[in-house]
Amino acid sequence: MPRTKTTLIDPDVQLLQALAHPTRLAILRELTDTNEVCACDFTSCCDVSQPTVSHHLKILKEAGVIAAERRGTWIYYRIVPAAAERLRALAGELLGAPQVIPASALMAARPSRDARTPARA
Amino acid sequence: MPRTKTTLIDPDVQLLQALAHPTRLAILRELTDTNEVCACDFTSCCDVSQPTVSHHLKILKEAGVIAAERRGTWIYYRIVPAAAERLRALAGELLGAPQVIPASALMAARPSRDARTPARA
DNA sequence: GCTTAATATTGATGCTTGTCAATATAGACG
DNA sequence: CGTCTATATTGACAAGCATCAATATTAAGC
Repeated sequence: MPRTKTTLIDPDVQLLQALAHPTRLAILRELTDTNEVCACDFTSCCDVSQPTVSHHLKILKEAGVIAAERRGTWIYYRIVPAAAERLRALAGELLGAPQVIPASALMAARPSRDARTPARA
Repeated sequence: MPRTKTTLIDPDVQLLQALAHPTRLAILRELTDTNEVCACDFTSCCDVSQPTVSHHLKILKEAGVIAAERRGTWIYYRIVPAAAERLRALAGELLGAPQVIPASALMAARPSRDARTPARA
């Protein structure tokens, strides 16, 4: 499967992908510090050109991580608080599995799933 | 900057990138449900070939998200609990910015950063 | 040691992404 | 309305990534 456009459909993947880039992480860290940042300021902090900053801001905005507000000539960006909750929820859902291991899983010493399909001939 | 290999150096980015893929997310969800899964089981759940599963498992392992344990012929994977903490910490650090907005930032109606460098001629 | 089964690695290929230069759009202000 | 400044969009290109087929490795069991 050539991995169509599923990526853009799953909002969890979209959120994670939006965060999974050094420049965008730098943008977010800048926003964390300053709470509100004019778009023109990211060019200096991130060492990329203006169109690139604009591109990354768009990705973050489309993923619901940041929000934009125009004030005069400038556009200010800030972090959307709900994004933090989504990330925390993901951490809980995915990685916060209960630490109790059912004994059956340990004793089996064999895949406990089904009739052990040969996986692939 | 051609985005050298910074990606692989920043562990935060590495963690996020490891999670930011539909197949790998599916693998993790499977692990969340079953707690421990034999590698051969992912082929059926994720609709990709065996080498691809192996590849994704490697990425997750290198990012510290999962751990492998060999038991006889099979290799079992489980989630590393610390990964959840790292993700939660990231959520707090990045997106859990204090909600109080300093009045100065609102009144300025101009970037409050420095002498408003022209950003780029 | 040979065979069999599970997992990993290699190599090749197409898709996606990040980047910038050039250009377009939008608002401010005279 | 025309000019100036900030931001967005387009287009092109390079680099990275996901995928699979083929092959290698590793362990089990005879």
